[in-house]
Amino acid sequence: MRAALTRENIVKVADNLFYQQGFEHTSFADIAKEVRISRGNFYYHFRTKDEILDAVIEKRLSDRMMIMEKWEIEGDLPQDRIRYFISILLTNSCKIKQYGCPIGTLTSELAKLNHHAAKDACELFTIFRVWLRRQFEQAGHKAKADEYALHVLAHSQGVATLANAFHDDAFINREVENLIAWLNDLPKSKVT
Amino acid sequence: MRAALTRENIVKVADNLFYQQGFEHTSFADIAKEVRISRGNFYYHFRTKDEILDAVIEKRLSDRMMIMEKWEIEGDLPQDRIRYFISILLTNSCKIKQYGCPIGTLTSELAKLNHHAAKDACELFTIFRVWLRRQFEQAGHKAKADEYALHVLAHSQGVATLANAFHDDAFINREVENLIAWLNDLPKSKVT
DNA sequence: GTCTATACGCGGATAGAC
DNA sequence: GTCTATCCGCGTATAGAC
Repeated sequence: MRAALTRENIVKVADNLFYQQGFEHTSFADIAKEVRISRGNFYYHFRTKDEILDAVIEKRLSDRMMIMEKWEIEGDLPQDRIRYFISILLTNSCKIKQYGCPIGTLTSELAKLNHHAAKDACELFTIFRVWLRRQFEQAGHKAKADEYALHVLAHSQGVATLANAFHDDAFINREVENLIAWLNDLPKSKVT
Repeated sequence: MRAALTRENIVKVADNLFYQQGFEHTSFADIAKEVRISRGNFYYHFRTKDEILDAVIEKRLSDRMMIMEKWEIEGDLPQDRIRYFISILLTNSCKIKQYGCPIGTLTSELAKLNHHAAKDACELFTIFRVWLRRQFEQAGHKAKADEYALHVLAHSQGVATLANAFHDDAFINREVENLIAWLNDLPKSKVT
């Protein structure tokens, strides 16, 4: 297999394992086993574990940006696009119940490890924050766009954390409805 | 020093280190160093790391129950008591910005480790859930007491996670105000 | 109860053959 | 590019002296 493909594969597997088991708890052996290459070969592609982490964060960033671009195209109104974001909680509910939010749990873990990549991981939150802010601005909430963006992010994070603890679908559905109701009830905007 | 005191000390130090560095990332050596006992002596008090974890969870449970009892005594109205809970975000904001919520981050970590104590850690959420539910019931929100309890828990968790990522005091203050405004705006109850 | 010494496995990382 | 062999340090855990 060509190097680029193997590398891509390693990052993909590492992405999943870091999500499911945590960064520190995932060993080279775990990744190598699932990619079906030897541990030695591994080092041809990545010299340190931190390099893999960097690549995983990079991949997550580009994955999320692609999703947001898709929402941008598919959603006519900014409100629709924000609803797409909120709906991740439903479409990914199965994984969230098992492993929590991939972004929130990674940033939490790296913060505790005092890892140099912690701030890169926070960038994952930032790109959503900026994107949501733009949606709220376009919906006419110029002054409060950033506040609203953070509110949506925070609420989603909280739902993910408790969903992980209690595995309660009814709770997730209810909170998604609450958040969408909050969105619909925002003071009327000047433009539509 | 008497054994009970040393043991108590170990649990106290472990509690802090598990919070600040994470459970897995904290080694026996870390704890022993801070307690100022040898690693060998350690095993007189706890035979495995999991035993320490159990003791830490036990301590956290009893600590939280004592806090809630205190709130129960100090707060005249159930709404006041709920506000005490929400105010943790402000009084502990400094630590939350650095390490997140002690309960949320522990349950997330243990879930990923597939650790047998994961469900014990979730009990930490449950005792708050039950306590908050009782407050909402006493405030006359019989039918929705549990929903409201989970909503408050979820919102607090989300704020803690984002506070940890962005270290933004203004955000914390704003979201605490939002949550208290939500509390005050709940449909009027039958009893006061 | 507290210590030192030590066993042992695992995870990260390297060297070098093919 | 992929492999095997190997090093090394750390972390958990044990044995046994004081």
